[in-house]
Amino acid sequence: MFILNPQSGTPIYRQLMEQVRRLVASGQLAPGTALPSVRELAMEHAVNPMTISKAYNLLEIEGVLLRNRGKPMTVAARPRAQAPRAKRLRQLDEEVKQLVLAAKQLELGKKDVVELIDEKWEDEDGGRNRQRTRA
Amino acid sequence: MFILNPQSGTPIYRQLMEQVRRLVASGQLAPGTALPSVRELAMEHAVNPMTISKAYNLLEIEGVLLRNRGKPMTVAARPRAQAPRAKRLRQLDEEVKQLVLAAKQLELGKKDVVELIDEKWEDEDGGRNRQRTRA
Amino acid sequence: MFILNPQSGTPIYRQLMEQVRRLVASGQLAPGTALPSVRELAMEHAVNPMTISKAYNLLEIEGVLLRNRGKPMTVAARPRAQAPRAKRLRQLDEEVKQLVLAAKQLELGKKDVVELIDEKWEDEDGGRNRQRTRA
Amino acid sequence: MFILNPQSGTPIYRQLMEQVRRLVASGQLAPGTALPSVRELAMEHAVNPMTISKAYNLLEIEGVLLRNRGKPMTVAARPRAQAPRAKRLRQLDEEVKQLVLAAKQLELGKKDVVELIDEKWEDEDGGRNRQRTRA
DNA sequence: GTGGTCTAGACCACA
DNA sequence: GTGGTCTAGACCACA
Repeated sequence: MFILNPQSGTPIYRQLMEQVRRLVASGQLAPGTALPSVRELAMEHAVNPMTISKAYNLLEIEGVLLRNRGKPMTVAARPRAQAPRAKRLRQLDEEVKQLVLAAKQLELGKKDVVELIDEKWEDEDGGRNRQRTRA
Repeated sequence: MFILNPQSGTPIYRQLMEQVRRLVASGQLAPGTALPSVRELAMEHAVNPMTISKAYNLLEIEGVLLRNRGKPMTVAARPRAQAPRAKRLRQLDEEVKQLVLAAKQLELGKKDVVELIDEKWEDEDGGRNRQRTRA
Repeated sequence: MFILNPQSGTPIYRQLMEQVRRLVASGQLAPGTALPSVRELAMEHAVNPMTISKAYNLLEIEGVLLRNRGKPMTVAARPRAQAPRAKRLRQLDEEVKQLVLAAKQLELGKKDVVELIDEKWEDEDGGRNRQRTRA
Repeated sequence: MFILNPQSGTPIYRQLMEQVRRLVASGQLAPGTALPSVRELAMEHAVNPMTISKAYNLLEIEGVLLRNRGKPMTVAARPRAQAPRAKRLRQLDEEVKQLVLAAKQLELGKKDVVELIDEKWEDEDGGRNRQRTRA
């Protein structure tokens, strides 16, 4: 469900927060949905429970998640079905900017980038198993 | 020449290293080229000289830069004109994977992403001034 | 465990690196052994933590030490029990060369040098408390 | 006449100062003897003249050398024929201490060290051309 | 002018 | 508790 990369420069708890926010914004995590427990996630990703816990805590403070004593945390009700498209697009801005900068510095063309995206897009999990469907 | 973002999760010195590597890989920084001095870069980006110095240092250990006592550091000779396209493409992999993951989690389409790229691509400096030329 | 001399021309972080390398080469620091924490060493030698940190960092890049998030750094597994005698001898080469040069320039004899070594050898800690046992 | 190693941690000007002091202490550089010119030394060792100049200057301040307008610097008169043996021995102390520490950390024996010294001692220039005379 | 080393001290990520 | 990053600023070696 989540992809956490401890090697990446970005702190693990931030990676998790960002991904939860996105799944909530898109409605894939609907209000009321229970999240995996801290322990479960920690085990699955071989990460310290406190790291997961920190992400959940901050998301609760943000109002994205709700804490339910003795039960799993759930997605808060606030968000309507889905954040407006414009808002979700804005959440991609930073990522796109970085990618474009990287491509230009590598003297690669827009076409190269689009092809790469095309390629990754087909991957089951967002890019770990390469199983291209079409060129 | 470089774009450093202190807000980003990625440490500044790593951002700089990555960008130098890319410019060297693409041949935009040719072997023998002198890099901006530590102080110069530090001033320009309102960053501590030691932060720049750390990046340069690590790049020297990596063999990307050469130290010249009392004179500016230069790009090492090793790399031929330009790294092969395949290798440069691979350097974009991680960025693309992240972007695709983000888009999917936001339930945005490939088309949305490509449009955003299109948009950022036109920006003068890799993404700071928005001056769209065409849709 | 380590002897750091801030007066010496050699940067402190390099002195530390050299000593760690030697203890690892000799097997006195076995693979898996935890090193003293950055803060501990810094306190003990009245040195800035960043100085110690820099040495540890570079040793990690060299592959001598391993970083364990949130836990002390450890000696990497790579080296077998002990580096071969020949290799360890080669690590003394530079030191010996310098000493011989110094002795010759002072017009002292090989015998003088050997006596001095004999003398320092008996010292508990490698040369700080003079407690000669025999001539 | 001098051996300067830019790689060594020790600053070049200090290496030079130390060697001049030793040759003077031993009487190999007698009072009145002219030293090589700054330029000459700089050329020979591929080093910036200012570096040599700095060493000479500091040695003049120390009273070891004399400046002679328009003519080469010379060894000052102060020192008698040769510094007393005890004093010269003390000048080796630091070097010996370092060597003994290194040997112990490498788990090498006093005998190993003495053999190495024996070996280097035969070398013409203090250790660059290996021309052993005897084991 | 160049880069290198070090300090004192703040704050962060992770266990 | 562990190490990592960064700052502001001093001083050094070398060109």
